[in-house]
Amino acid sequence: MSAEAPRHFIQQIIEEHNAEQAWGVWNEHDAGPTDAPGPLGQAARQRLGKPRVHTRFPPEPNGYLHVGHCKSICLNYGLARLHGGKFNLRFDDTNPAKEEAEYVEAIMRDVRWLGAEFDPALGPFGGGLFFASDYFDTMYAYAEELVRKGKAYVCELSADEVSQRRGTPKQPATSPFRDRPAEESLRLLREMRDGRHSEGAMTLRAKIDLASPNFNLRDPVLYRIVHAHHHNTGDKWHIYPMYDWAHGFEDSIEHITHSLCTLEFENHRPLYNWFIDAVNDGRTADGSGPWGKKIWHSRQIEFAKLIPSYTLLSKRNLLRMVKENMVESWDDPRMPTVSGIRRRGYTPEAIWAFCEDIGVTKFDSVIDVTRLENACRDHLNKIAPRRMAVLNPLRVIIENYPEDRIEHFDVPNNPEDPSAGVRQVPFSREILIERDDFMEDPPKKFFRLSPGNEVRLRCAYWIRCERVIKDENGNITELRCTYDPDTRGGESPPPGPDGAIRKVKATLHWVDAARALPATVRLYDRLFTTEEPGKTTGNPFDDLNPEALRVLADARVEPSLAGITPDEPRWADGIRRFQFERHGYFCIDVPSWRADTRPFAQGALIFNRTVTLKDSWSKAGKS
RNA sequence: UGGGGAUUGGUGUAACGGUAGCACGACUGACUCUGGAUCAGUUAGUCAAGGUUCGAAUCCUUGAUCCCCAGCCA
Repeated sequence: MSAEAPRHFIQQIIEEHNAEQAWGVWNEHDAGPTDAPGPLGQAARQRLGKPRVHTRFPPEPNGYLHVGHCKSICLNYGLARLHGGKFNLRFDDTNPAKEEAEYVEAIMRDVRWLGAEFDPALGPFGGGLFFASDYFDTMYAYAEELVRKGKAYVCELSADEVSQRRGTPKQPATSPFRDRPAEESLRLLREMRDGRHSEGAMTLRAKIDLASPNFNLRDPVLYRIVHAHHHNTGDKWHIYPMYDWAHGFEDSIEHITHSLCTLEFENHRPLYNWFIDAVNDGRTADGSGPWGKKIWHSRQIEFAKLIPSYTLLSKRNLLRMVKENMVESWDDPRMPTVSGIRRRGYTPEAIWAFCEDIGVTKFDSVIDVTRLENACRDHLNKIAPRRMAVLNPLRVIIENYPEDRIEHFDVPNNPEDPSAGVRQVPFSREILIERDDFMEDPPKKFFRLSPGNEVRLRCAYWIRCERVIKDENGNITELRCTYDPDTRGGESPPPGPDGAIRKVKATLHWVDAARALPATVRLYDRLFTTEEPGKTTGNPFDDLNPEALRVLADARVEPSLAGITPDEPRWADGIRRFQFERHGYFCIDVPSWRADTRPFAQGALIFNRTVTLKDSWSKAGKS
């Protein structure tokens, strides 16, 4: 988030808080290692005495992260970084029935890949890695405290009964256990804790307001009985806290200043505050008195989640796509998961630019996915090395070029960045061009190769098509061309005797037929054909795009792709990305399950198309 | 039906009682050894109706539309 980033409403709230030092300032105890060398120490020293801004990203480890989460990560980490504060990664692992350790590793990797380093030993804004389950003891103590304060009770209604007694907007809910004596609730709560009751037998409920128009306040459940193995606490607990009960304390314990969440939690904010206030009721600032010291009270702020067009983001639907083989895996490059878009070739920088571009508001807007694609083109255009690749080859014989001759031409690695230098690309009598770059019977504005027409081969020569060779079925198998030696390197030839200047309107990419490397190229497109999948039929999978993946198994790429060349950027994630000239951006496929990201066997090259170049020719309808 | 939110060009987002701006897209043109990139220009907007005010996207009233909420999910 740059300094000139627009001041969205959360920014404004934070600035107001900072102005009045609502959260105090960082001190020598929590600023970090001020004596550490490098950026870590520097960040800690700069933090000292500044208003506290401490954010967190609190995923539940029950699935993979997707672009929607990126918005939240960028927001939270970006705010911490902008204000020189801290950022925590915290797993909200309060439901062992749905969560798995496997996801913890994947989520950490995804968050780090985005550049939101949470480890204070590795990143200047790292606040730490935390687990809600590490706070279970404290949360439980608070629960007993509420019971003793008469603010919570054990309710023996079944889930169905609670649901039936929920009431209506006008009719209040009921529970016969509401006025149970505190001692009895306390005894039952301890029995619940000790595993002496079966699942569903009873719950601990807060005594708030059975008639509230906000149903969240109709005596919400704090603890339910779950006899399940927890990935972190093992079999220690038989009761697990509900989200509403747990979340505010997680923020409180970590001294989070701004607890950012999505709009659907707006109705939960009164609860969030009620729980903290209930614990603080009777507590004092200095800890004197029977209940001890007041606890930290974070501020919950809600923002609209990301809804990209042509995309499905709900965990349920993503899971279904994997389970029902609509895609190959969680990291299938068609998936909107972080692992999917990473494998697709998107860069963290592009995702950051996108998230900053779309802003932060409380309005549920659908964001055009082309914005994400544009952000990616933008970034890759600046840094991706250019290469030539022929996806769908057509043989060209240059009849007047000597059979035994091979030339090497210098081709710029990146016209956007002259310092990237040039590489040498071999050329000989027999080359391959793109089938789409030739038309026997071209429409008016087709500038590429056609019978009698002349074009430039990128950085090589100008050629003219003399003859078209076909097989018995009339399919074009080969082109016979001639080249002009005066155009060596692709330069314009000298003017004719009459001063006339010859021009070509097109430059084609090409590869040397004998020396090009075979490759498989996977062309990815959006997974759905409609902006809001399922909007018309109700079933999003009716709108699946059958052409979201096209595999070209017979592509040919220039030989420099056989190894890593000096002009390639040092990609932090090890994923090697290129621009195939006139096609788009591609990366060498690296499935996230493969540990070695660098080596690959020659002849087994697989490229994933990240995003196409803009193409005004195809857009013109090829008319 | 009760409660909680929201509504500014095609899309996204600014303005905080004082000239409705920016970005993306689209369209024109220039340039180009990528029909890419770059550069220049054009396009188009305050949900509606009243009211307050010298002046309203902004404040008030009424209405419309959309989203969220009746899990022992988060």
